[in-house]
Amino acid sequence: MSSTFFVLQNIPTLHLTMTHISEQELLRRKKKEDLEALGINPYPPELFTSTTNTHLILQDYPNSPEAFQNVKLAGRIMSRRIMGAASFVELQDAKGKIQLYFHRDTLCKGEDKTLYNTVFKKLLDIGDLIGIAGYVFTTNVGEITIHVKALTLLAKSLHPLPIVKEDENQVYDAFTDLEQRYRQRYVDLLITPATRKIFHQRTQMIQVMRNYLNGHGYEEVETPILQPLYGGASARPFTTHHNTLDMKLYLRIAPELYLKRLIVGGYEGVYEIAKDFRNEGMSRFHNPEFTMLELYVAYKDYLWMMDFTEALIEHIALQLHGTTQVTVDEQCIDFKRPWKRFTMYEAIAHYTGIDISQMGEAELRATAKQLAIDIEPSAGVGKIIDEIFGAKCEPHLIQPTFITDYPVEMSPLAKKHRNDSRLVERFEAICNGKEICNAFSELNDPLEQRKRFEEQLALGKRGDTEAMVLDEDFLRALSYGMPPTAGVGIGIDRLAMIMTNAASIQEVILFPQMRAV
RNA sequence: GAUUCCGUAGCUCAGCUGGUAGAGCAUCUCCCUUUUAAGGAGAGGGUCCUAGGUUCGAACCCUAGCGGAAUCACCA
Repeated sequence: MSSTFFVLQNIPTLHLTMTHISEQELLRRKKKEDLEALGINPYPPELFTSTTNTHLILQDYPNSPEAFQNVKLAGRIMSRRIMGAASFVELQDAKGKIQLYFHRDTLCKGEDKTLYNTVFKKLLDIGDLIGIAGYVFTTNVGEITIHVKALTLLAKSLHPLPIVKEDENQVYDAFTDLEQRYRQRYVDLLITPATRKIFHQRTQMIQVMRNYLNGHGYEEVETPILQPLYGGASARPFTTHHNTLDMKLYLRIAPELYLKRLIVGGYEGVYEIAKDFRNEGMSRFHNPEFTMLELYVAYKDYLWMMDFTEALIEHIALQLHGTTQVTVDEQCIDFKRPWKRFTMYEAIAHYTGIDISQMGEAELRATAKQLAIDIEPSAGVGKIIDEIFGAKCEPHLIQPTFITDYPVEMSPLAKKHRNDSRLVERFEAICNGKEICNAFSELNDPLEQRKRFEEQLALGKRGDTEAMVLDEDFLRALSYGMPPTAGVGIGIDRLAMIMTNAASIQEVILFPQMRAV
């Protein structure tokens, strides 16, 4: 006994405890047994083939009723109204809901009314999955309904489902507890149409993106998530361990360095829709794992990439919404090209009235103080400029705007600006006050890259936990020669938030990270 | 990590100044042949997040913890 406990304690489980079983659950278990006693398998193995779906019926029945005289459909019971020998049920499938009409003598042709009186009325519940066959008609009050002639139980539900009701104007008893919605997303998806819509739109957004990139001849690849060295971003990684190799591994923080290796290897356009992992704070804009599109195109520069990104995102908005205008937090955001473009210096001058372009570190520090921005003593020129921008400019940038030409210290993987060696050829797109993408003319000088890595190592030695590490193999790849290349990273979750008007990143991630309970 | 707010039935929520735990929907029973968020009538259902404390008495006040949300910090 005690050894059993010992073993169990070492197995990570979300719920080891035998949770309290409610009266309603006990009743459903009893109903399941009663069904079995009647010879009905509550979890039958056979397939069930539908001939149509709820959406097609509602859409096409009015024009061609003859096509719907013999339909088969599977779905979940979402509500029941039983009135003696006649009953109405709402059936939900992946495409929507439709009303079913059951009548005792239609369902049970002979003398034996067990299927209706016992199975349907007593032993089925809201939440059960059923298959039906019947014909479509319109009720006296004008609702398109299926008159059910045959009924099969496909799976018994043992846990009561929250009941959400709605009319044209209102939703009643909506399932609103955010914790429950995220932890039990399966319930949320079943009963909250807005949730289904968000995730369908997210899927659609990624499909549109992929089609657009494929249409340009760019190739989708997969690069390692488990990496012996992490790189491509400034962030703290997750670590793990491989038993056979007895080796420390990192979960990637970005696919960047591997995708550039592929450019060296001869790919001229390559992208990955990558899950990245960063061991940092969580908030309504940050989940520990998130999705990033990274795209690299050979023989291009950041100015070309700006045009491409603008066109891609405009295209996404058009495909999702039929217009370039998207409503976010009551505001209308218009992705129609061309977007505004500011250099970082111009943006700061515009929003603070101060021209910092010629300032040295001491003067920048004084300016930050004057603007009431806290700057850490360890911060260098680049960091101070970034802080000023973040505090004074970013929140004002609601309409999509490109910010270009960042300080070199902030961008160890970007090529120096063709006209100003203090800057790099980099842009970010800011939308609704948040960064949605980040792009450079990629640094392809292997010796310069080594120097930048060494500067990062020095930062790391000084205690910067997000400083990059030196990747010798990446430098070796660069030294074979990488064509001039433009690269961009687009935060898929952030973009999905904007495209679906979601208030938090948790709303656009099916299973956001939560604390263990 | 800091601050503020929240945690009551399957779901949505009331619960006043500390005095027997409440409603609607869902569930159950009975009635009922086309209903429209909910057909009618009746009934059952609670670890008031957890553990302490104060008090004659705690869902309510205090302390600690757990979980969540918002704002801030870090970051994308």
